[in-house]
Amino acid sequence: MILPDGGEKYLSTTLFSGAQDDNIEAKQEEQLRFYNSLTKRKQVFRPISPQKVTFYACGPTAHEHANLSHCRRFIVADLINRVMLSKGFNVQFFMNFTDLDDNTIRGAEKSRQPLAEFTESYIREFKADMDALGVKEATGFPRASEHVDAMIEIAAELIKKSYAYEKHGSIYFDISKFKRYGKLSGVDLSKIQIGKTVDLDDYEKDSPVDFTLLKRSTLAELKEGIFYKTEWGNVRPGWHIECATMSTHYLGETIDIHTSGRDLIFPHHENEIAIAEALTGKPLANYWLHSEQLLVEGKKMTLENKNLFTLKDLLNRGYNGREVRFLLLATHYRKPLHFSFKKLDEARKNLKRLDEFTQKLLCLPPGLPHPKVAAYLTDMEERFCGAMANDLNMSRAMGAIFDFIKKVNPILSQGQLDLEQKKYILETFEKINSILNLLKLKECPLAPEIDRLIKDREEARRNKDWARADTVRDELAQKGFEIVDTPKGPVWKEIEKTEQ
RNA sequence: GGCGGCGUAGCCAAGUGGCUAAGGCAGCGGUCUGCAAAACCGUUAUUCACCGGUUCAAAUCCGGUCGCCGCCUCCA
Repeated sequence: MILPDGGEKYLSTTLFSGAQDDNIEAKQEEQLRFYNSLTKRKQVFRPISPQKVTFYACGPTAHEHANLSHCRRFIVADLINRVMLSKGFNVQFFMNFTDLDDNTIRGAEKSRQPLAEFTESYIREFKADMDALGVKEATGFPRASEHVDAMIEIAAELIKKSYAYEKHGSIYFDISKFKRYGKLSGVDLSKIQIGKTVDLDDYEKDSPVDFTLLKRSTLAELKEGIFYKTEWGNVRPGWHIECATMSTHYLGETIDIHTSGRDLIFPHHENEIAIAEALTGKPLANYWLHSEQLLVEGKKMTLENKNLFTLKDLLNRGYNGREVRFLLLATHYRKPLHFSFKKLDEARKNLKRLDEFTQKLLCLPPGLPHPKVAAYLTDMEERFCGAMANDLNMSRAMGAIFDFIKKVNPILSQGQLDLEQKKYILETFEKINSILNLLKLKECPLAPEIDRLIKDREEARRNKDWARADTVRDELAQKGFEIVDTPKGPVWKEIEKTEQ
């Protein structure tokens, strides 16, 4: 396909322009900007190395099915990943599985399964859920249980540097030694209400604000073989050291982007920072991106509030992953998202409008060119890319698409697009969809009987049954469809009705 | 008590100093249709929780008030 202007116009938008060339620095407002929770402002994104981005997301704990709060986090991580990829970065994206902690151990105990078997089934289910949501696979999915040696080494190192201490067979991080504590969350340890959400009697820490690195294995855990031999006795790791260990193990001492939900800022991320930075003296991550909470009727979605929905619940109710993806993506990631079924129904209607458009476009027989359509397309692409680059402003980006659809719908109904224009639009939509993964852009869906006839003919051709193939072709012609064979397979077009 | 967020049309949701306050859903009107449905088009906020201030200019900045929500050391 030859583009009349070489196609630059359609390929030059910054979002799709590939890794930046330092000589051709894009204008400030066109650069990728993220709101960094660490600095509490929007910043131009500059990775440590120009071509590569290291990206870590706190993964799920393998003891329950993914609920919508989890789904939002992972869809936002997917969005970040896809935007980076569309920018041409080589993205090293790791997401952990927490398969060794209080919850998984308790869960396995309850279901009377060996821990590994128990977590394996949830990990499998989680991957199926992510698949349903159209989430791209990460570069790697490290499991906590497979990195315990490294965690023990880190704990030992922290003790050596006197950031940690042993007490009754458990290892605790001494927060008083880490002066920068609280820089991410803004908590002032002298003013918080200690013991508000945790039963301090379970611990033997020197100070209630200290947190566990390695926990002495209980009798039950010992019986189950859930323990690791160390110089301090039999232990198993705590949650915070797991993430800190895995992220730095795969991505280096300082990673470009660390993402997760806002509710994990304190204490989890704060503690991860304390561990990693006490160890290396370097920042754990340069950019921290946090997605806001998902609420149901104004309340956090929890079991206790009896308002918890898993993805599977919604799928069982007849919604599909694509509809849930739309819903979770359509609200800006830093705004609280109020979930409701009404909203899910609206997501379905929105998608229907998009599908209606792309289907019409795909099935449109080429006609005369329309003078304005290229301008509409460029405008949409610029608005979409600009919105994405500006801290992933999805609402704005969606607005650009719907605007375009509104403008082009009348043109489509008049058949005023030529082959080139149709192709440009589809190419742009393909690029946009590499980020959204919401559009249906496969070939024109045909009536099932026509589709079946085309397949019949292909079958006959494969068997060199030319007589049968020709009969089917005639049959298709009678129904108004002409078949043109190409190296890539048959292409159909509607036979124009002769003038009366 | 400490830290943080939110409040824009009937609903959802962009916009964060100056062009007509995006877009979607619902509603209403229309095109199409034998009638309908679907689809498509048009229309829907003199005003941005409230009060006061700064400014030539505020939904946007500042101060205060009200309402809602989240986190406060292993629920993730």
